[in-house]
Amino acid sequence: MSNTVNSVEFAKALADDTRQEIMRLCCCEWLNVGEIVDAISVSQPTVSHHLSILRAAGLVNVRREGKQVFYTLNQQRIAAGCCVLAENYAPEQEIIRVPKSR
Amino acid sequence: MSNTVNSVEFAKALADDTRQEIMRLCCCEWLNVGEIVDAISVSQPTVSHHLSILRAAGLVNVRREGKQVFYTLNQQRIAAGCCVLAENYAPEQEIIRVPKSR
DNA sequence: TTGACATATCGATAAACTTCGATTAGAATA
DNA sequence: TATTCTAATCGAAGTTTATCGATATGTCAA
Repeated sequence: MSNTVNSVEFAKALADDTRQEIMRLCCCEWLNVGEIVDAISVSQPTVSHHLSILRAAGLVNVRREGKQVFYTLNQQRIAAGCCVLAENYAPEQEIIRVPKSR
Repeated sequence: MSNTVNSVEFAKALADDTRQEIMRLCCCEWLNVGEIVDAISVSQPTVSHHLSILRAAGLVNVRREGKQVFYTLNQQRIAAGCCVLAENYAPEQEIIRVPKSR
């Protein structure tokens, strides 16, 4: 993945139901692949496939622990992507954010 | 289009190079279809197709003037979409925006 | 090193998407 | 009303994508 956010690549990475479901699951915690598979209704290869897309887009952090591989969402990268979209396509809009969640 | 932003639908609408090029063109001004066609390297039916997707997602405002149909980006809707993404997938991120452009 | 377990990759299939040329529909004008 | 112009729709072709079962890879434990 490149260091800067490409707005089309960013949108493509988000443009799938299953992928956003995975993102929701590992948004605020580290989950291994098996835990993600157990939480949703698609096969393990499909989960791995989607994780690889998120990884290529730089949207997840990855950590191996023994046999298991843990993923969590890279919120900073997500925020950067949202920023780029807003800057490009809503430049005249005042504020698009929102306080920190509790 | 629904009134609330669906984050997958939003991302899908943005997940194409040609579509984002069209969005860039009519971000801050009204352009008719012919003007958009002249500005990019795809056919008129293709432009109409992409405009219909943006329209279905509520991302453009439309106005007919005689034979011509003018489009401009709905920046408010774009901003709302970015907000939803940030709220869902970067909830712990402090600020993702950025003052109004000059 | 062998076996068991977790995840990634492969290959195939089906569905979705992009694009175009041809045609249709709608609006103004002669 | 007939013609012209603009944009939308149709139908087809080609490409990309999502999904799965089967298999390979990598890691630990016996």
